[in-house]
Amino acid sequence: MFSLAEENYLKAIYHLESKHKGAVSTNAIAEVMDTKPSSVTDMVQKLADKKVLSYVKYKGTSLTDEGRKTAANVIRKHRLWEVFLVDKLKFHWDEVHDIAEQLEHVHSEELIARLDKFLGFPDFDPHGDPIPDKNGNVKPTEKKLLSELNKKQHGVCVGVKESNSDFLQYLDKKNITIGTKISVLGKEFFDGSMVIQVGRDQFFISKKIAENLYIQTN
Amino acid sequence: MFSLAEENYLKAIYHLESKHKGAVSTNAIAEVMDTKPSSVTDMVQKLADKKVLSYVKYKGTSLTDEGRKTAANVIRKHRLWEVFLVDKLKFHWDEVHDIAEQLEHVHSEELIARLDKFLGFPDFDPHGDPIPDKNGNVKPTEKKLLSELNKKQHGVCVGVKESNSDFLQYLDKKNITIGTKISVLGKEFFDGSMVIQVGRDQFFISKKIAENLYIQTN
DNA sequence: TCTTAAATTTAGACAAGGCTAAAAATAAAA
DNA sequence: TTTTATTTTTAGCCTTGTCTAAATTTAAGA
Repeated sequence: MFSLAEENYLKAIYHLESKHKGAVSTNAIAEVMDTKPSSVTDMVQKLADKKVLSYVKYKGTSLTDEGRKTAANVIRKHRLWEVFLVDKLKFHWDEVHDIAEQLEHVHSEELIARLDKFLGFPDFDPHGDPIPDKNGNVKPTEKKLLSELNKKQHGVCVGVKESNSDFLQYLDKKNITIGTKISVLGKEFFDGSMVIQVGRDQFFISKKIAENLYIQTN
Repeated sequence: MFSLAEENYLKAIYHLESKHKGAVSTNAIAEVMDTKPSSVTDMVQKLADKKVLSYVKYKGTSLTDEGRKTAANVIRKHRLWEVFLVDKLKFHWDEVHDIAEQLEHVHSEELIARLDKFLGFPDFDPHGDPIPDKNGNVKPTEKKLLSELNKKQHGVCVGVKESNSDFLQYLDKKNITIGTKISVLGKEFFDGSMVIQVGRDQFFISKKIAENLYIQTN
């Protein structure tokens, strides 16, 4: 069993590894954890003792298989709770992070299994990020930006890239939410604008909007 | 904002106050918290500094209005989460305590307000205990044991007294759950057994069972 | 009332996590 | 290849919450 602090470190290192490949530096961890490098060194040494990461002085750290699995499980919980908050409690996509940050540390396998079922075994969280399975595996995702689609292609909205209140309200107005099917009817190459179909409605969207919506093509 | 440990102490003292009236002793707190009296002394002094309880050396402690409100709020969260776990995730009544014990410490007013609404503003948790409102007020409860009812009386099942697996399975078989209406058709005084009506079914129950079911009469 | 027992508090210590300041190692620049 | 700058680690200290052992207060019994 890992403490709240340990879980947060593992999660942070997991995310850093997926961005810049290679060993993760102490300073990088300190930055995302909003803490001091000296504190990171202490914790990283402790986690190395626990075999969830390998650590070479002055060289950085990388997760072991067990560490990666543990981290993925915390992320799984975080994202499932986010789905709950948005789908069931009707929070907006951009309001749920801090609450999920707390909920992700509740320990109960059974709870997460039942929550997963209750939510209909979702594959993506409200930001379009994939939800790892119980073993920590992440389905290779087909997620792309709407702006990457071409005429006649279609997919399902799985999230937003950067969410702000105005944008979310726009989506509400247009009846676009997680799971909404979107088809590209036309695309202008000189400005990247599109005409799309959502439900029975067809309308124009700017490149800026198309670049902010994640679509799963399948 | 109170720490996890502080919230647990407040909750424990709240429960102790409601049982034995008068100041709560250090040893009593240590017992229910499964900790040492010396640790209790430390914490109680800290909480007194924070004005959530009044403390007189060697004499015991009692919650201030603010402390009582804070405690009631933690209990409110605990019980709402229990309703969620049973009603939505289909846990059994006796499996939810430990999980709710963790969930109750998630900090977000908005979360609890929405959860409350999602659950349909329940008045009782799955054990039949009343759920305090946002201000910490507990409706004077009409809860009694089924065994206290007499012929021709009726009420709604709001919980169980002592739950064990066998008993919960029995209730399942008889289709008795939270919210089930139960009417007393007959009662034998020499052994306390009853004939009751549940839905369209009428059947016999022993005194032992009647003494283990909480009923809200109204 | 005097003495013993029980309850409570104080003193000192420890583990988890974090911080600051100083030392050491690595990387970059001249 | 030195010198300088950056990164990382070490050492020592702090807070929270807990514990043990010893001291103190209150309660109970003779």
